[in-house]
Amino acid sequence: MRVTRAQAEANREAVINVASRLFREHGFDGIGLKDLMKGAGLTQGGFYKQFESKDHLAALASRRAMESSTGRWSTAAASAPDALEAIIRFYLSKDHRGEKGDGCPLVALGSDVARQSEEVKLPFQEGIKGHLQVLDELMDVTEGSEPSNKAMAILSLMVGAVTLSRILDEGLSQDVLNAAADEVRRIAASPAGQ
Amino acid sequence: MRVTRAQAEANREAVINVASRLFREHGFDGIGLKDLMKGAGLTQGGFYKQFESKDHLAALASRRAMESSTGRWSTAAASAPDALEAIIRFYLSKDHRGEKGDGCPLVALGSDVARQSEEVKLPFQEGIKGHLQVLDELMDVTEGSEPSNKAMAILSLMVGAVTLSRILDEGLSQDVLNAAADEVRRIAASPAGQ
DNA sequence: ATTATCTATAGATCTATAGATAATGC
DNA sequence: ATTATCTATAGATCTATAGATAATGC
Repeated sequence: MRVTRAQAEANREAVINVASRLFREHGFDGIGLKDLMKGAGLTQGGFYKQFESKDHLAALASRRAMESSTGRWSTAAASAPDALEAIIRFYLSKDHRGEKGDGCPLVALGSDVARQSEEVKLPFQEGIKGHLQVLDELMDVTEGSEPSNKAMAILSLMVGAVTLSRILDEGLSQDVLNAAADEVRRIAASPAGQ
Repeated sequence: MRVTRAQAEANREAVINVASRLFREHGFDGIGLKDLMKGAGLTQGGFYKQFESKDHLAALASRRAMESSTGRWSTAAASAPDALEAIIRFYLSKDHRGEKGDGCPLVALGSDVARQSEEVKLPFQEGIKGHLQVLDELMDVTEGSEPSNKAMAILSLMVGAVTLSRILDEGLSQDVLNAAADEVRRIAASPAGQ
């Protein structure tokens, strides 16, 4: 039954990865320890030898999800001549609307986070700052006080639009994503400063 | 034990009102039937004589919350010379950030809704359309195809901003609300059409 | 007689813990 | 000898149902 130290560490990582997906799909209250462990091929009993509580796993999984999301923004920004356009293209897409488990944690869990412990809130707070920083870098903001107002408005708009698009059905859902994309471009292109 | 028909109807309404508040405060999965009934001064056992399931109550409570929210937008719009400014003032405020149980259901439950039944999704879909209509009326949109892109962008931006502001702490939280308010004004003031 | 609400409970599930088991690590 | 994971279980809670109770409504 016992496995190597390396395998045990790999199992722990697997649970965090599974949790980062399943929490996004079902919400923090919508999935139990049994299914979280089963997702990594383990049983429930081993949980508390690896994690101090469900809340603590939620914090670890949230950090991983937010860091992965920030990374996706950086990668997209670096991969194309027009960085903002690259982010718009994947974030405000029908695909992203559909991929709850692998999509932006702010959309999947945004309203849940306000009800969570400080330990879970923290990785979201840091992740938001990370997303804002990516936006400010690609917009060459030299306002002095970052994050810039533009970055905060763009992130709010994008998160809100995908959230609404997941509630709405087909037609209007796509309209909201398109309207948001146009408006993000307009905000980025508007004269800098206030 | 039995009460008058009028009282029974009043009790039913009270449960829906309590649920519309408690679901927003704790999420659909974060509050049980016992506490929902207790909030109206009743016990758990009577629940299924009044409602067919927890999901059905969630749908009724969501409808009530969304209609109340749309009503608040209409009232604010009608109460001041500058309708949009009146909506911005209460929606993107510190007060609204704090009042989860009585605030906008799209912020309190937005990311939960995507995981709910069609029955619960429906009142949110209709409520979103109601909010968009209030925005279009105050902007005098004559685009032909409503909801307008402007209205969809403004609603996304406002919902996203309050959602982020509830995750962030004091300083940045207020910055996001202010940045969103400025950008909403700019969107509304920008040349009509595409 | 009907019925709104109550107490009580079934059966499932949830988080967390205890102790057994079987393999690793020294 | 240590320990990663397992089976088993405690105790709480959840949704839903059954049947009793006491008041209304005819």
